[in-house]
Amino acid sequence: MKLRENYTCPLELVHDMIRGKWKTIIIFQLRKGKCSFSELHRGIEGITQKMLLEQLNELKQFELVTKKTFEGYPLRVEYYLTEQGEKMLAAVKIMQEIGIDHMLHHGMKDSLDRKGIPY
Amino acid sequence: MKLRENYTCPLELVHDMIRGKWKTIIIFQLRKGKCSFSELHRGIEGITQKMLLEQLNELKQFELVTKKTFEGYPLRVEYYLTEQGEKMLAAVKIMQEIGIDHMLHHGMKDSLDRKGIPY
DNA sequence: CCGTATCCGATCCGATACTG
DNA sequence: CAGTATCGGATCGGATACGG
Repeated sequence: MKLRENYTCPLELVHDMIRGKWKTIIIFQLRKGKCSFSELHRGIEGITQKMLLEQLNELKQFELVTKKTFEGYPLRVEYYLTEQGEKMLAAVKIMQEIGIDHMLHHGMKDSLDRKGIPY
Repeated sequence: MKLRENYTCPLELVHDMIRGKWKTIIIFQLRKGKCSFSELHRGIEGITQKMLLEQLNELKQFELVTKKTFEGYPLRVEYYLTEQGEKMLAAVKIMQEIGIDHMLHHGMKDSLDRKGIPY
């Protein structure tokens, strides 16, 4: 993702902030606070290391996520939401509800149960 | 966009619902109620007919938007948000705010002024 | 544990021209 | 006014392998 310095439409900017398959999922995963890289990797089913890192870096560019790096071995980092990230989380939570509603009304209840997602 | 019938993650489903550059903008444009195709086309700067129609059809597939067609000439249609669409609008409004905040803090205030977007 | 690099098919989306 | 069809460059995202 190329970072632009000019946008004429707020929603076009936000589209760039959260574009791609994984960004909202990552934001949602960070809802309970800081996570290490591998916690995120384990927590998000199906994501590859490459995609996770790439998307985290883009989220950092747009200041939705920050990273704290700790010295020493083994290497350790913490990713967490910024203030704007928390605001985005509010939108993401609504999306999560919409997704659950849609699944409930279209015969995907089992998928929710299998993953233990409450509704 | 290929409509899938199985999702394991609600946010992946919602990502498909609103993916692409234009969908959130279209939803926001419908916030005040029904619009004809050409009203939308005029209201959304830079969108082509092809993209507008394509994105509207995808929004219909996911039941965020419905269409009412009127008989006679000239042809007339009305697009408007469904109940789920209104819920998505709540998320989109938060995104709009986030976008405005970001623009204000990154030297894009003029763009907002030029388009008459309040903040 | 954390991050990087490359390859490649699939998809996005703008331009353009055309139909009812 | 509303909708359709096609083409082609840009981007997305998965697989895979490598480096600090």
